[in-house]
Amino acid sequence: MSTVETISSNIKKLRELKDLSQKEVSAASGVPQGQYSRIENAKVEPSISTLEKLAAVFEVSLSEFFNNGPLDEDINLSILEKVKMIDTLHDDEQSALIKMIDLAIANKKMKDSLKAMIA
Amino acid sequence: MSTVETISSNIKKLRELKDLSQKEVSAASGVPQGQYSRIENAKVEPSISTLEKLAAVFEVSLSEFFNNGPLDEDINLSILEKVKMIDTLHDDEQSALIKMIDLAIANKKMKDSLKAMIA
DNA sequence: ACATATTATGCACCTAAATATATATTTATA
DNA sequence: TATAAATATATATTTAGGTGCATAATATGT
Repeated sequence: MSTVETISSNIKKLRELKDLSQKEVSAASGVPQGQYSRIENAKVEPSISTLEKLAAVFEVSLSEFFNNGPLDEDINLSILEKVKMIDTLHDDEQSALIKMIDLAIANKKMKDSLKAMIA
Repeated sequence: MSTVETISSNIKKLRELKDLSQKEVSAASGVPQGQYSRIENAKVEPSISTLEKLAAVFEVSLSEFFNNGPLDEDINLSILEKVKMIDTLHDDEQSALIKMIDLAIANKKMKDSLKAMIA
């Protein structure tokens, strides 16, 4: 599922959820009905500003349009997200992880300085 | 903070997190350096396809670019610095650590969902 | 079946992003 | 400070979304 398809799918779902016609969405958002139809059918790659208008009508945040599934998988978590998740862990689990990270880092630093001394 | 400003801010943070130059991001993504600079400075409203190329380089989902809430700013900075250091580790140490992190996260999610089922 | 509402599509025009290229400007470093 | 690296800006051209308008094509209801 491409990104434009994901967007179109989410937008269509939101419109049906609110039980609105394309014409109504058009009137409320300012996006012409024809253009809105093209967006729902993934015929175009909508601009950010257009998506903003629609997000306002559907009362959701922009990022809602890009989510494909109900919940994301851990495999694709970014480093930032991982850090956020680590923050939610209990103290004992968290400190255990941090100790391991510190250990690995300290280990690398030692190796690096050894290399530097040799060179 | 406008949407383009949010995007530019997030993208800049991600690039610095990965310690990449604009030229490197450009080479890896195919987005010309000049255009990338305009995006980081919110001089343009980037297209979805451009954002996709950058998301691939930064290894994040598209929606990461739109998040501007307190969630992203509440990141524990010390942990963030540590996780950034993971990137400098050798592959074997790195993957071992990441596996442990993912495991801890998965473990917590399981606990949380169990709690939710009980309640 | 008919009339109507809804949605999809076609077309001309406008605008802005994307690109290629070059260059200016700022920042880092020997 | 001089030099190089990194970042910002300039111009011209290409490409594609947005708009307005009209009109098919397709539901929906009486």
